[in-house]
Amino acid sequence: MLSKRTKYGLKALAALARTNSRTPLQSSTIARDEGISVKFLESIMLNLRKAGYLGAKKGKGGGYYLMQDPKDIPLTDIIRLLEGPIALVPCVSLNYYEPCDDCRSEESCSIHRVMLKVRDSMLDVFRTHTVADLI
Amino acid sequence: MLSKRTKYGLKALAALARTNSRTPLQSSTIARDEGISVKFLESIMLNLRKAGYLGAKKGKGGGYYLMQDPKDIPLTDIIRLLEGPIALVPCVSLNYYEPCDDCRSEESCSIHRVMLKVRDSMLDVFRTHTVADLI
DNA sequence: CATTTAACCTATCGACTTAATAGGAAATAC
DNA sequence: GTATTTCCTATTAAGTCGATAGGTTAAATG
Repeated sequence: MLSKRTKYGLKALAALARTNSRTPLQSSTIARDEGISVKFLESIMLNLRKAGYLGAKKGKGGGYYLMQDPKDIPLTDIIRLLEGPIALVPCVSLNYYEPCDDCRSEESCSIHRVMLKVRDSMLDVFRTHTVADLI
Repeated sequence: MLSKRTKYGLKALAALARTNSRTPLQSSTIARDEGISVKFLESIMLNLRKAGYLGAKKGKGGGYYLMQDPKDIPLTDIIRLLEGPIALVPCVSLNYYEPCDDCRSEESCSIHRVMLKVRDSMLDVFRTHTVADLI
């Protein structure tokens, strides 16, 4: 299950991608439109901005705007940023690899191979879809 | 990420599938071999037995054994039993459907369509692989 | 029949995570 | 200089998860 953090982040990006106007969108209006806690969304937006996906403008008429074309933001990037590993087991994660503490070796682990396949099939979807596909 | 409950359950099933002998396997030996807490594994085995995947025999020489051919146990079944929904969002789950509390409608939800694709691609792997593939 | 073995059952606990909340500081527009 | 909006830190309530404890029940064995 995806965390609400990730879910909200994706929805916020989609909202920003939908408004192709130049004026920034405020986190409070996004929160209202999407049914998200304002403060919680704020922290997510901050996260996305620090990672370079969003720009921000303070004060009246301020808000957030996309720094890149939605087509150029694959979902893998956002999910890895907000959610963490995509893999179902740490030992098959590309970006968050960790050895499993219960396995003596990965070759002897019975679920390793299948989990690799699952990871690849999930990656296939997340890599080939971008924020633009959320519109 | 898969819960340890599911992970351990799959590994235990794999261990049972590997021993094609008629003598049952005890949860304590599986726990030792796989590096799992004995008591925790016990509760998982009980779960698998009640669902009909395992048979159990008490007393000396007792233990657990598979009730079906490993080839006939798709991983979807085990994961749904031990983990719950496979989908990343409740509103695209086949067996554990729930409407998302933040979405006003599923058509208007920006991530709905992509999450459907992810679910299908995960299901594709889990449905076409069985416990026999874990050996 | 007594003893051992291993499954079965219930309850509880500590650690961790998550989503949300609170309260303000810093910057910008007017 | 006032209103607005982002930015930052801290805290908390609730929930989950893995593990542990302490037994009861059923079966095999001598």
